[in-house]
Amino acid sequence: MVSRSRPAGGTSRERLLAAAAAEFAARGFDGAKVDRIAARARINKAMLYYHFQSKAALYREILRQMFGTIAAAVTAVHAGGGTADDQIRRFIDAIARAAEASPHFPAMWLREIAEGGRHLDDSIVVEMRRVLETLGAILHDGQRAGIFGAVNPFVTQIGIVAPLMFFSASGPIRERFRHLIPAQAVAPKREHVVAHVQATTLAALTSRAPEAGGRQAARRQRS
Amino acid sequence: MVSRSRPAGGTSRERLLAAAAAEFAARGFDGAKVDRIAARARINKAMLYYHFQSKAALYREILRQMFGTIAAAVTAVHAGGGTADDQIRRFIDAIARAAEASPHFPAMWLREIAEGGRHLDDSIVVEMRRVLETLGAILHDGQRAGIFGAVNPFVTQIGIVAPLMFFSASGPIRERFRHLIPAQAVAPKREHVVAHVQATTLAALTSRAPEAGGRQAARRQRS
DNA sequence: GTCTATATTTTGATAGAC
DNA sequence: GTCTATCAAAATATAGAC
Repeated sequence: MVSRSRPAGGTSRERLLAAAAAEFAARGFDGAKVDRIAARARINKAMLYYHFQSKAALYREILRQMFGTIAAAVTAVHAGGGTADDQIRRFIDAIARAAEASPHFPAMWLREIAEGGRHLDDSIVVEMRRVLETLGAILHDGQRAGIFGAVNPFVTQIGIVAPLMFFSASGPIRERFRHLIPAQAVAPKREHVVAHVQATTLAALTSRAPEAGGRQAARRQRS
Repeated sequence: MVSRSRPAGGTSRERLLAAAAAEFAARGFDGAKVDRIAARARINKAMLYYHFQSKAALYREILRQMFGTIAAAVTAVHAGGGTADDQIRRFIDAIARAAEASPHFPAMWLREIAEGGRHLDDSIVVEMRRVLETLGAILHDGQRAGIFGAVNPFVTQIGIVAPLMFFSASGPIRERFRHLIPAQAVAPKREHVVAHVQATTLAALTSRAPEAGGRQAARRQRS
């Protein structure tokens, strides 16, 4: 709670949160060890239990912050106005930027999905839901404007978020096995991936739009 | 090695592999406990170490089998011939079916990405590469036929695999928090997701094809 | 807020009989 | 192939001084 910030990483609490995020992302909840978190944060292990009730409470606080940040970012996109297709581009960009700004977020998200949400609580899931609700609002705008067709917002969101998280989280594994995989797969440009997600998403949305339905449907059928 | 199969789950080794896959998928490598695996498999813990050198070796064997199966499936798609766009549809379908046939695969894959491949070895990554190589071959066919544009195969693969794995692995978390999330997000139809991935992928591929470039590029630019 | 020392449990793995 | 018994290390968490 002290406001004065220190040169090498802020207050002990801030260093603790940063160290724990890195450890949880790289090792998972069970793989993360409180001793290692404390060492990374350059604090005593007992300090961890001074700031948080348990390893699990620390974990939840980190995820809550991460999802809160991403929900705020996409909400700002929608509040910013503009055409629906432009909002989709910025929605996608915002998520990609959030993944870059807090680089441990993608791995933690992937893990929590695999984990079945065992370490989540309602307050975290509510933040996740805000992201989906925002996308739903953008899609609704686009449908009213006649440029988007009817789609399932959740399926659309998976098509956006999954590739971005996969790409961001897979950096280490691609680096580790770079000797075995083709060069173009080792390190594609971030903007390239974002552009691909934007293009595929908008193609799906506009191909089902009333005015575009005929042409696109015909192309899709063609063998 | 005995060939006679038992009513409730085959040989002890087969039950062990099945139980371990479930445990690893749900809990991760560190979260999975050998005692729990043995109990699920209805074998003694010492039997685990009779069949495998270590927990890590057991884990690797499971992933090797899973990636081997999926690589074989997509290879068969390509060997089966047909037009390039049809092969893309079947490639996507094959991966979705593999995720259904071995339901622990998606969660394990997500986790291993987040893990940075710490528990993988070269033989497993080689199987992963076969999947990418097959997609690359299909894309190449499509480009020669003039129906696909030039794309990065790895980026294309992420756009396919990530949504399918996300969707498959996220069943438990969606179920767990169904009281908090919109109904359409709880359980979308599998075919719906597959169709979405097929549509988005083919849209991206054909929109960059020489013959389609003009129209599509114009639509993408339009604000 | 920060530290040392330690209690308590859990875990991966093995020895060795059958 | 299968089991019992057990070890040695590691891990979460706390007590209590400063």
